[in-house]
Amino acid sequence: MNYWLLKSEPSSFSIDDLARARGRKTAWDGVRNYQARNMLRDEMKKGDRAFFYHSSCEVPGITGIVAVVRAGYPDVTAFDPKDHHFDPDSDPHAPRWFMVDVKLVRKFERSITLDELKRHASGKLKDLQLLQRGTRLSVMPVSAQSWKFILSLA
DNA sequence: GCCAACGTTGGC
DNA sequence: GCCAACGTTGGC
Repeated sequence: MNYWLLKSEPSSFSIDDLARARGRKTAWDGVRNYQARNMLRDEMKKGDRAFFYHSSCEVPGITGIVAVVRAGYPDVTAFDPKDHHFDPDSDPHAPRWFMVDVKLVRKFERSITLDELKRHASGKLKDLQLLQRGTRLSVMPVSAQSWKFILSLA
């Protein structure tokens, strides 16, 4: 089993939105970055776990855990001209963008803030991409060690 | 293939 | 709202 971190802006989709969703599940759509796409398409497997991270908000941080319940499949929002993430160059016969389905496993009592994570940037969380310079990916792998340590902060 | 211009991300 | 860092686009 592999571990991941998924970013979402709570103003567009928060962990509470996920908690309210039918079956506490959602399709993780709208990712339009090739590196992230590759992970969604090729590497994320059913049963993998991911931290749910709130970005671009008052207090950025990890707010809970989700499970991958369906591995990568074509992101249909790319084919919908009315969708915000529409991509006219994505061919339905050779889809360019992919998504996975995730299900809420646990919402933390309090969010583990970016501030708090940063305090371990040169220690236990040395390998956490989130803390590395210039990392803007909305999907990133998390090592088993970092996963375990972050859980101990929750 | 280079690179300038532009767009996006995301913390602050 | 600012800006650093990065990705993408398109002319050449």
